Amino acid sequence: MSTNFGKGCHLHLIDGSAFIFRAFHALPPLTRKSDGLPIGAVSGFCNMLQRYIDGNTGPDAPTHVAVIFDKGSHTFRNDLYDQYKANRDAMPEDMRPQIPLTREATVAFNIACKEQEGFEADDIMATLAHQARDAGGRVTILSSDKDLMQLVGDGVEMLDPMKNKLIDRDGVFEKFGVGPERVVDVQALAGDSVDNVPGAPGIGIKTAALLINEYGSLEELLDRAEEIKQPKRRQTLIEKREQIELSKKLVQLDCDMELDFTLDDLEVREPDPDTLMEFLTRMEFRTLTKRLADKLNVEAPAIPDTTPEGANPPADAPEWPAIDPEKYEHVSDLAALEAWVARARETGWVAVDTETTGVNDMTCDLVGISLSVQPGEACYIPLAHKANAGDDLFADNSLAPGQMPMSEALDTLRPLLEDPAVLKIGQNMKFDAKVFARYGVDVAPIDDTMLMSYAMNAGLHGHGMDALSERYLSHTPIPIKDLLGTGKKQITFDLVPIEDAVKYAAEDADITLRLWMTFKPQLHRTQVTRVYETLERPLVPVLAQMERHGIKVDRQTLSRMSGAFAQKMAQLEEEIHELAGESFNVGSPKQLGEILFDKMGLEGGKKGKTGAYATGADILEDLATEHDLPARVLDWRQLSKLKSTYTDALQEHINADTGRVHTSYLQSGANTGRLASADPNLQNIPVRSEEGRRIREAFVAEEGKVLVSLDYSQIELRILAHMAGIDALKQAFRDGQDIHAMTASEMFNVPMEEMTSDIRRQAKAINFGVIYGISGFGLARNLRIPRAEAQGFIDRYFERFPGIKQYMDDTKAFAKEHKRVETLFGRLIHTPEIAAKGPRAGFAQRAAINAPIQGTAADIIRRAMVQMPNAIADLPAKMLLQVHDELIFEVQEDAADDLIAVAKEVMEGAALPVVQLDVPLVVDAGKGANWAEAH
DNA sequence: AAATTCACG
DNA sequence: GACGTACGTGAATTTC
Repeated sequence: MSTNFGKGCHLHLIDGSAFIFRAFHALPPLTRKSDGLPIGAVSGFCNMLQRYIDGNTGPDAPTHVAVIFDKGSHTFRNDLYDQYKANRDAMPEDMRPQIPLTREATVAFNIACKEQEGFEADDIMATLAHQARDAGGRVTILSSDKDLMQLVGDGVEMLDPMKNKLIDRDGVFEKFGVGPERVVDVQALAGDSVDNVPGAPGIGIKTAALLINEYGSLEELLDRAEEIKQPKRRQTLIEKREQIELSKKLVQLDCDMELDFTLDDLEVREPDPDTLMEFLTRMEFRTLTKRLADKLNVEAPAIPDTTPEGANPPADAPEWPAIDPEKYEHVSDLAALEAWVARARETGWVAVDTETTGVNDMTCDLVGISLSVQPGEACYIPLAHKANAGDDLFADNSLAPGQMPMSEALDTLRPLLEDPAVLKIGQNMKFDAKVFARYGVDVAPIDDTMLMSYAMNAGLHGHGMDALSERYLSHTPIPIKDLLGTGKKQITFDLVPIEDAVKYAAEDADITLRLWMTFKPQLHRTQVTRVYETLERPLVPVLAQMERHGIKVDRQTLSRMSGAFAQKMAQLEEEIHELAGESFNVGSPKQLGEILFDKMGLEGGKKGKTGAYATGADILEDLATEHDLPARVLDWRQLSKLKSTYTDALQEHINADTGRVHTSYLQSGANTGRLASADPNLQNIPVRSEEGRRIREAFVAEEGKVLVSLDYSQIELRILAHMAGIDALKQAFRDGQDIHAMTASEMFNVPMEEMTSDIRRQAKAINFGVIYGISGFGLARNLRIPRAEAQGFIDRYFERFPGIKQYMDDTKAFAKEHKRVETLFGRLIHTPEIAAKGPRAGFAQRAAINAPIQGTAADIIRRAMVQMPNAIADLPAKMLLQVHDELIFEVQEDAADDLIAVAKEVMEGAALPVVQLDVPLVVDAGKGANWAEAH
């Protein structure tokens, strides 16, 4: 066989994506026995490759062969037209992890496997087909994709591997009504709904072929469009000329790509038995392993029947080198950095970590970046470490030596960090992504080890890196305190000596990569891939955007309120001291308790281990009926709270650069799937009291804009009605009834017309109690009624709605059996305490009852948030805040109603299509110049 | 650092 | 029969 491709050579090009899709859909959802990894498509793919090899042995056998894959999702066609392939359904979750494995399979069979960034597989095939034809060889494309038919002719033909049908010039003519050279013209006119190529509206393949045959070419047709007799057709071709020409560019394959390999690299090779056997046994394909072992005359390796849970590391995880901070690389010049970028591109992923001067990602400065592409191999790129560290007396602002310019480093890293084909792995990646965004780098796509841990292990343990490293890698990372110190002498990271920083920072990247390699295969095993992929991973950029937008807060309003509160507090304090007969710290529960119970001798007892009197609001409220002092203290406390936590503290959080307040959402903060908000917490801005609600007046829209608030009405009760299957409640929600009044009517046999607000209030408390895992004691305390009476309410409630009791018992039983509960969307919430004895068991049971309800509501609003940026992309609106069942937007005033319509639709339909609730979700909306008006 | 209190859903 | 209890959060303050 000649070593140079030429006459007599026969090239086979296999459309890899088509093979994978066919394999995926043709086979039942097989999973790998040892760990549940979905493997059906890989299995089908291997069988197809094997059948292909077996069927190509005769005199017409190919001399060269390659399987061509797509790489990344962004190609030059997306630059031409951003809607290209935009209507494609997302890839099925079970399929995604199998894609890289099919590439591995191709390599294992020793068949050339090619892909190229920015191009579709079709372009590579087009280029190779042209090269091969020009060299005098023959080409067979194994695909039935009509987009490839433009390549047919002059020794290039297609073979539909499904029907085993040859597609030559006649075949193309049959399909398109024109020869291969005019296929793109027809496609440009007819468009393609699958790839979202617009084409000419109203013109299909038939008409297109007719026109092209009449005028000879698309260009001729467009130039002479005036001559067309049919008025509608003529008008379309004239008006949509640009769209048609764009469509042609989209369907035209690039036959002239620069490839980093030659045809000679595609020569047919025999598979290496060891490599192939290793792959097949790792996939645990028993039949195929045996069949190929026989064929290759080797011993079939044994495949263990099952792997004991957690006993062995996965077969594909080689022994990792120990974590050794001495071995990490200090990158200080462009060449070294470029080498790391190249390595990351080669692997297709890279763990990234940033070091900064602080923990606030909106205000800190970037100090350095660490990368890791393989366990044990990591580097740190210091960028802004100061010279003279530790000698603050003479410290100046000059940079320490051994650092490349930050702009050069960022310019070098940007293409990598923004490359859709390279996965960036981080621990709490939202932080790093926000820092990078402030330096003009949009990191994507990302994976986050913190969120992987959260998806798998919520409720079992925390998800910080130190905890994860201890637990899953048995390694204690270098404590940050060792570098920064603590307390008053604490320094910032830019003052850490670079040699110390290298060890610490690179170790973080190394650990993150190892955690990712540990967690990635476990996502499938624990059945949370969908949760991670739909509720966690895509939320990261959404939250990052919201946080970066922030909300405008008016300092003057807050400042004025602070002054008023201070005055009122001073007045109350004076009165309290007078009533007490002595001066004391009103803010001290200990001193207050002594005044109330020792000095004044009021009823009330000691509490807890500390022996201090309890002086909570509920106790003071009871005392307030008899005495003025506790009443005044209650007033004082309310003002104190509002002043210190809100009107004062919020001002501190107004960002100097943006003039806005930027909260930080904790995505893995709450075990149920809820978000938490911190620094500052914007999820607990007062609303229940009139005085408190006025603080919301300080949250304002920019000039010409308004704030819009949309909130789910009774979402948790609706979810309960669905999950517990309570027909009466479901019907009431469908009818849009007042659910608390309806509950009251059912329970107390009061007709709706005779409902009183007091009865309704009691029913409302019961409804909420149910969601929290009701107890007689708790309800009694909430309603301030005798415990026996509260228990009577609950008994009657369960009698009337036996399904609720059933749901609670079922949920408790499920939690006991599995040590966890689940939301409707498959989120896991672990409840290890459920097995505890004593009072803790009660806690755990109530938490287990509440978690699926609260968690499902959290899942639904997360789904809405993930969809929202796309849905409102065309509106002058930004999503700013989430408060558990409420989303707050800032929008150009004249577009507020459009936004409300769009956002409402997204929110009300957010459970679909995964979950079809038996009750409607209803969203209420409001708008105004500030949050108080919008709510 | 823990305990207490209180703001929200 | 007695435990002690509404579910989920974050922040400010006092106390140890």
